[in-house]
Amino acid sequence: MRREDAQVQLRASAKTPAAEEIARNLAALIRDGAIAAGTKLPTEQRLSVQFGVSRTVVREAVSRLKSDGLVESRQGSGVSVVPASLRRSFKLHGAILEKQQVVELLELRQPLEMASARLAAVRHTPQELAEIAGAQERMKQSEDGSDGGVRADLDFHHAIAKATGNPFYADFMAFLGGALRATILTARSESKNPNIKAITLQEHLKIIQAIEARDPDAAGHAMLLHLQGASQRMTAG
Amino acid sequence: MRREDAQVQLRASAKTPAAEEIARNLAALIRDGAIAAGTKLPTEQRLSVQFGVSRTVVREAVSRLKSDGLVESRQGSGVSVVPASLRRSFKLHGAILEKQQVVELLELRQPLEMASARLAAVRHTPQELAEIAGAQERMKQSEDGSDGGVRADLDFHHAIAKATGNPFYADFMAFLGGALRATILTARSESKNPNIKAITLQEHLKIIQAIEARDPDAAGHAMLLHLQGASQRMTAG
DNA sequence: ATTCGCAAATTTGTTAGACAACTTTTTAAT
DNA sequence: ATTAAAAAGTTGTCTAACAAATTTGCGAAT
Repeated sequence: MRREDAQVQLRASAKTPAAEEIARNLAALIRDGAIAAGTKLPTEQRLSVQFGVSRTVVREAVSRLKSDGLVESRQGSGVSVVPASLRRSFKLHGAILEKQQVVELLELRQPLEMASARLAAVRHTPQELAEIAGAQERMKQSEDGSDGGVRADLDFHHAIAKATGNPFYADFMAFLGGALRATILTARSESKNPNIKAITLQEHLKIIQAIEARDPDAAGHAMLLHLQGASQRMTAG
Repeated sequence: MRREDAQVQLRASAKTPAAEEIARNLAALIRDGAIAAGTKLPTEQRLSVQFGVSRTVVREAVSRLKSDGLVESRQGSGVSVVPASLRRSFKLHGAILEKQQVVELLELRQPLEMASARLAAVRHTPQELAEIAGAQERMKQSEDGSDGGVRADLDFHHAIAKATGNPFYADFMAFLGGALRATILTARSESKNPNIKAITLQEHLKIIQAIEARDPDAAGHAMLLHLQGASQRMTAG
C-alpha cells in the first residue's frame, strides 16, 4: 500500500478532469487577450468539437469561467468576455507558487498587515484580543516545524484581521494565508535556524502588546518588523 | 405585452439560471458553516432531488464551487468542503454593494493604493509613467459624470499599480476598481458638487508629479489625500 | 427601395438515460 | 481473523432531445 501511495502522488497532477483543464485553457486565452474583451466565445457546439469533448463538459468549463467573472452568457445569444475592468474575483491561477511570486505576494501583504494591525489596535474587543492571544498560545505549544505551528501562526494574523471589524480584511488575510501556507511550512522545515519559532513568538508578543495598549503606530511598526524578519527568514532559507 | 413585462421584471431575480442560484445557495451554506469544512456534500443525486433539478445542473453548480476553491471532488468518493484556511480565491459574493460594504472596501483599498504609489514612484519606467499620464489626459477630456470619465479614473489607478512591477498589485487594483466602478459612477452623477472632476484631476496631478520625481513619501502622501477626498465625496455625496 | 413583421435558424438552458472510472462497503473464502 | 473478490455507490463523460431566448433572413406592404 505504501509503495502505491507514492505512485498515486506522482500521477495526481496528470489526471485532472477535462472540464477543469478546458476552463484553464480558456481562462489563459482570455487573460492573454487572445479572446478580446467584449467579443464572444465560440459556441458550445464548436468548443466541444475543438476540445474533443461533449457539450456537457464544455458547459461545466464555461460554468467555472462564469463563476470567476471572466465571461457572461445570455441565452440565445452566446457567451461574451467581460472587460478586465469589471471582474469581481481575485484568484491565484497556479496552485504552486514560484519563489518570485512568493516575494510579490509578500509585498502585497505587507501594507495590508500593517493597516490591519493599526486598525485592530484601535478597534479590537476583549474577545478578539483573547482570540489573538489564543493563537499565540497554540503556536507556543506546537512542535517546531509542524503544520500545526504554521496554522497557529496564520491564525494569529487572521485573528488580527478579524479584530479590525472589517470582514474584507479578514477574508483577504485568510486567502493570502492559505496561499502562503505551503511555502511557509517548507521554508521552516528546511531552515537551519532552530530559533525560528522563538523569534516569531517574540515578534508576535510585541504586536500583541501594542494592540492591547491600543497604540496603532506601535502595532504597525511591530508588524513591519515582524514581516521584514519573516520575509528574510523565508527567502534566505 | 406590457402587463407581462412587469411580471417578467418581478420574476427577474428568480429568473437567474438554476445552476447559478444553486451554487449561491450551497456557497452560503458552506460559508455559514452549515456544511462544515472537511465534511462531504450530499451526493449529486440527492442534491438534484433536493433542488428539483437535473443532475447536470447540480454538476454545473458544483463546478462553480470547485472553481471558487470551496469544495474538492474525488471521483468515486464525493465532494468535500475545503477548510477556510486554504481557499485560494477572493470574491465579492453580492453583486451590488451596500454602503457599508463600500466603506469597508475603501478602507481595504487605502493602504494598498498608498503602497502602490510608493512603489511606482521608485520603480516606474518612462512607458509606465506615460500610461499614467495618458489616463489622466483621457479623464481630462471626458464629459462630467460620464462612464468614460470613471473608467479613465480607474485606469489611472490601475496604471500606477502596473508601474509597481508587481502583477498582484495590478490584478488586485483592477479587481477593486471593477467592484467600485458602479458605485463611483452613481456617486458622481448624483453629487451636487460640479467640481468633482476638476478636484480629482488636481489631486491626480500631484500624485503624478511625486511619482515622476521618484519621491515615494510624497507619492504616498498625495495618494492618501486623494483617497480621503474621494471617500468623503462618495459617502457624503 | 425601405421598413416592418414574422418565420426560420442559432444558441444557451435543462432534462433524461446510459455507461465508464474510481472508491467504499459488503460478502465470501481461506 | 485476514484477505480477496464481488457488489454497491459516486463522480466523470457521452448522447440525444426539447425548451427558451436571441439573431438572422425573407417576404410583404408601403
